[in-house]
Amino acid sequence: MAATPGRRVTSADVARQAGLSRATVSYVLNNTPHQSIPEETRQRVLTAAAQLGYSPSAAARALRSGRSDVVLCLLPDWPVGPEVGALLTNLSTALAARGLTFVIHPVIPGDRPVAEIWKAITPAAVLAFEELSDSDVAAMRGAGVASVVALLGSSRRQRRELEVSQQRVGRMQAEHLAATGHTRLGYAYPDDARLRHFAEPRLEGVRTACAELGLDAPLVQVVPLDAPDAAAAVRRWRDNRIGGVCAYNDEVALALLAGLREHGLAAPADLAVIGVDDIPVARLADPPLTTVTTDQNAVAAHLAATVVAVVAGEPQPRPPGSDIVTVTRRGSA
Amino acid sequence: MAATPGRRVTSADVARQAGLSRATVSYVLNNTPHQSIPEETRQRVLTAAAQLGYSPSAAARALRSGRSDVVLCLLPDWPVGPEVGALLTNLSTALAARGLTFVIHPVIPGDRPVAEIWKAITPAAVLAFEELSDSDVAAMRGAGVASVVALLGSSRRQRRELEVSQQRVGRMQAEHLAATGHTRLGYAYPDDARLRHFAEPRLEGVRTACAELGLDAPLVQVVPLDAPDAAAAVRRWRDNRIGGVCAYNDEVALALLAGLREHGLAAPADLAVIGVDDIPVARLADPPLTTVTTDQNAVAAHLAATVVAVVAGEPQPRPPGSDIVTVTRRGSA
DNA sequence: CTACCTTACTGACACGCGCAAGTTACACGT
DNA sequence: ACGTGTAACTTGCGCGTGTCAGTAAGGTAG
Repeated sequence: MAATPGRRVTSADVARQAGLSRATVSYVLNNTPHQSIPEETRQRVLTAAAQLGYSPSAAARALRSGRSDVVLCLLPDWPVGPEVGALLTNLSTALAARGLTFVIHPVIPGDRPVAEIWKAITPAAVLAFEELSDSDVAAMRGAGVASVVALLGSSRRQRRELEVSQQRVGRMQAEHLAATGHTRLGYAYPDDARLRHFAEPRLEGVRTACAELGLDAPLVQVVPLDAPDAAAAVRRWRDNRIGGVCAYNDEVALALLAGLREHGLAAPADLAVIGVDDIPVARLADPPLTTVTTDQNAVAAHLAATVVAVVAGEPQPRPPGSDIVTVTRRGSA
Repeated sequence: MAATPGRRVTSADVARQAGLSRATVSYVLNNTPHQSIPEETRQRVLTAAAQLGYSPSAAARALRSGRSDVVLCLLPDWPVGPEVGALLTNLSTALAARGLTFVIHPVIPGDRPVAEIWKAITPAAVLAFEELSDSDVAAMRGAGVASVVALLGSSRRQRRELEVSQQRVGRMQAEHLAATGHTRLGYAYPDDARLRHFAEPRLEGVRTACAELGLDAPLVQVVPLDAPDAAAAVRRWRDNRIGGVCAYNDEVALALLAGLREHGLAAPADLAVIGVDDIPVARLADPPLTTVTTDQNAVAAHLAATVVAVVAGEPQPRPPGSDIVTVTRRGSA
């Protein structure tokens, strides 16, 4: 390790040290094909680089090649649970295996516009959870960002990769409750407005499942994460002779269990409850929570494949099958 | 918006459109001081840039200036809860207010080395949760990364910004249990090895608090997130006449409540339980969970100030006071 | 009329890199 | 002896910026 005098170590330094030209150094370090380099020279370059602690400048490389190998993920300020965390982790490994660097940036509504962000990164692709405005998309195209993938959203313009699997989640919930003998269903909608993008497709899934099974449409109620409020919702459902409720997620489901408890009632006898996500505390509840899980690994793999295809300009792969969503049956439904 | 023929819009295009030189365009767009530019010319540049949808190349800018305005956060594959999520979100806004772009990269042990990551980004600073190896730090210095901030870790070499506030958390737990009349305490250590970096300082805080209060050292047990296992732990504590337990976090605390339930017992009468984090479901538990909360906003502000100071080469600010950690008293302790 | 300052610009360089094209030196075939 | 081919290199360009060092025009002082 050389004593660095403040200056950055460049490939020119390595070349000088090895007594070669900069081009040769570049060829060796990048394993450029169709170049014949004797083993001795190669070693000379490698040791020189190691000695000086050389590492190429990402900026220069990006400038020269016109595109970086960074994939930028714009993450809204959702109360992110371990499932989204797992998805992002899996996505990172999946993209890393394909030579792409995955990077996340939180997007906060009041903050500076998203434009500022990708300008400072110049990513190869952008993965947006929320939908982007048309002007943003146009600007990104102009700035050389290869492409954009939206995951959820209301418009029909952008392809929404996660939408169908979210619908599938709602569908599984309804089907499980129907299979256990319930004919009148409720839906517990989250209180947090930021979760709308997830909640809508899930509710949509429940609705279509009910329609297909010949059941009445679900009775939807907003359920805050608070025992008394949840108790009020429980009362109304029971007044309407609702036997089973699909909760937006496990937290809402746990609120319902607390609401039942306030009335001195319990799932599943008085009201069957099914959640989503299988968070760690789900199995610790009283009764243990029945819930729907998604194989985040499979989702991540598909998302990674989509990004890679989009960057390479190839057609996008088919979405994963419906078998990635499964019911974990415990005590509450 | 001009119809872009694939090519990137550069400042040269803007200059041509405005009938000026590239230098003048640069001066206008960067508000370079000590340059006299008449208002009319300035407007000419601005409208041309807007018309063409010009946005400067981050890569070129970084190459020229030698440093980017990106702060890279290396996030280990911890099961990240909403608290860490909130911390990251707050950090992002705090840094954005200071002109820095905050970006997160998940670090997975088996994956490629961290070196690959910052090479692809060239950040101005790196914020590492886990400790970095000395060779990594040296390499980063050499590559022009201004500096490094470690948050947690075992060595004494790097400053650990979060360490003290984590100790403070454990301290508050112990003090609350002592204040409610418990003299023999237990500590519920998490099962997940990845949480060690958080668990150690918290336990350390409990230990020192016990010592200062003249109590016996806490009886430490690993508690998996599973009712039967938790029940076994509960039994052992009660056999040792332990009256109150500090849980690593709310999830572990909820496991203890489930363990008590298996014995037909309940908090706080049979065993007082106090958690950490105040996750949403904490208030929904039976009994509602008493827990310790940290003001993530204040922590984020301090971290942001530290990063800014480090990038600017100024002395680091003082850590926040101990008042950022508070007890939320509910039913369980 | 000359000397000098200010205004409003422009020309040119360097940042570090990848890669196309060019240059030796030497072996081989005829 | 002469072209041809290949191994092992090197020279040089341009990616898009920010900025230093000019420079021509116009005004003002002496």
